[in-house]
Amino acid sequence: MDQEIEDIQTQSEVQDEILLAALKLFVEKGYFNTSLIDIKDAAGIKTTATIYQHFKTKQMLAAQLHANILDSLNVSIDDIKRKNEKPSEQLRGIVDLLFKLTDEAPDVMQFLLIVNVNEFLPDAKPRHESTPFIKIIRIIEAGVKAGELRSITPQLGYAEFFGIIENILRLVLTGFFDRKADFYQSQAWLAAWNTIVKK
Amino acid sequence: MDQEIEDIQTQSEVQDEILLAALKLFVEKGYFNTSLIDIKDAAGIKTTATIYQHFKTKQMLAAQLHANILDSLNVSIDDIKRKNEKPSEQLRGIVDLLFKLTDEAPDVMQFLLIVNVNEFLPDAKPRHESTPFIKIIRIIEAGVKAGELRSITPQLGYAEFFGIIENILRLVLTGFFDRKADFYQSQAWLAAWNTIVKK
DNA sequence: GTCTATACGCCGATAGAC
DNA sequence: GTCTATCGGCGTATAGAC
Repeated sequence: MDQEIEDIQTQSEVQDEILLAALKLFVEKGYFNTSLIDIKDAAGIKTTATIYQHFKTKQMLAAQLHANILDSLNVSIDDIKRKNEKPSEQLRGIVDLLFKLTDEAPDVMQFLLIVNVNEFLPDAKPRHESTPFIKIIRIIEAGVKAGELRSITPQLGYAEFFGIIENILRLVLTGFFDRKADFYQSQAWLAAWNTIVKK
Repeated sequence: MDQEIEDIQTQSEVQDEILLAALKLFVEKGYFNTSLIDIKDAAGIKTTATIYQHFKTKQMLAAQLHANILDSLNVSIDDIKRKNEKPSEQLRGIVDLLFKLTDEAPDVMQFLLIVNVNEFLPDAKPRHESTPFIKIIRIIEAGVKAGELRSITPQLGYAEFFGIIENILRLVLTGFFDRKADFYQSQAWLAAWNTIVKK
């Protein structure tokens, strides 16, 4: 926790501006269509050299951004797990979070659901080996053991449940659905929940 | 139809080799990590200049590849529609096709499900405005009208049904699932079908 | 029509003045 | 520590020889 506070403190305002600008541009135009000049302009700093005072390379910048987003998601999931005992409630909490993020921080969700991270961060773990992902699989596993969910492999349970959730959010983010994510949440939950609930 | 035959005839062997090599590399490393040198090597031709005899630019090459894949999918869907009358049977046929493609032409499916086409083809229609996509929505719409499917908007039906199907295929393609797509097909169909069937 | 050689621009990265 | 100026390299694209 001390470490966490320190990380936050050592991240200067400028650094945050750069990361925020990069996030916006990466989801908008893609990593390779975004030059350091673009990031410099969007971040409101004067030269690209400033970026190099905070990040060793463009790739390291992206890696930092990626890590921040996964960490933040990870913290939120831990929080949800702490506040809810039953796996069904934990899943509900995660779905709530994802829908809220889609409306309130669409760039973050687009980075998570649409951007192909391994294309510019070849050393990044594949999505399904990331900590948040593994935690979700564990929750489903616990739900099966506790008898709340029907007897399937947690992997398949994930595929079915989050297949629906993530696809709906993706369609909101890409503008196929014209309402806010919030509008679809209850229907999405119902459909997703029905694929895994023990009846 | 005459036009179609002519298109096929005017596509030389070399051109096909180039397109095939490009497809492989684009899904493997991404469009921007693939140079014309890479394509030249993979296609077994001698110089990059040869590529320019067949395509005006690298981007046009990618556009042609994209169009070919969508066209081919489109033809297959028309075929399925012709051979099956009921919307449920048509959906079944499309699911069969997608699972078969995942095992037999994973590059094509990866291009369809994972590659972010608009990043290098900014003028390409968004996924949900493409012909195959629209046809699928229409099938679901027809299923609702015919009373086979429960009363939902075709858009939401698509999101739920193909959310499951596509997510499972994506997880097969990325190696999260260790078996061939075929292994998961019946469970996938069942789960997806249950989200939209009228009970 | 085929290939060599090269032009040209863009971008990531850095050296070095202040 | 802040910015200017620039380097080096890569990759697309083309000119022109054969």
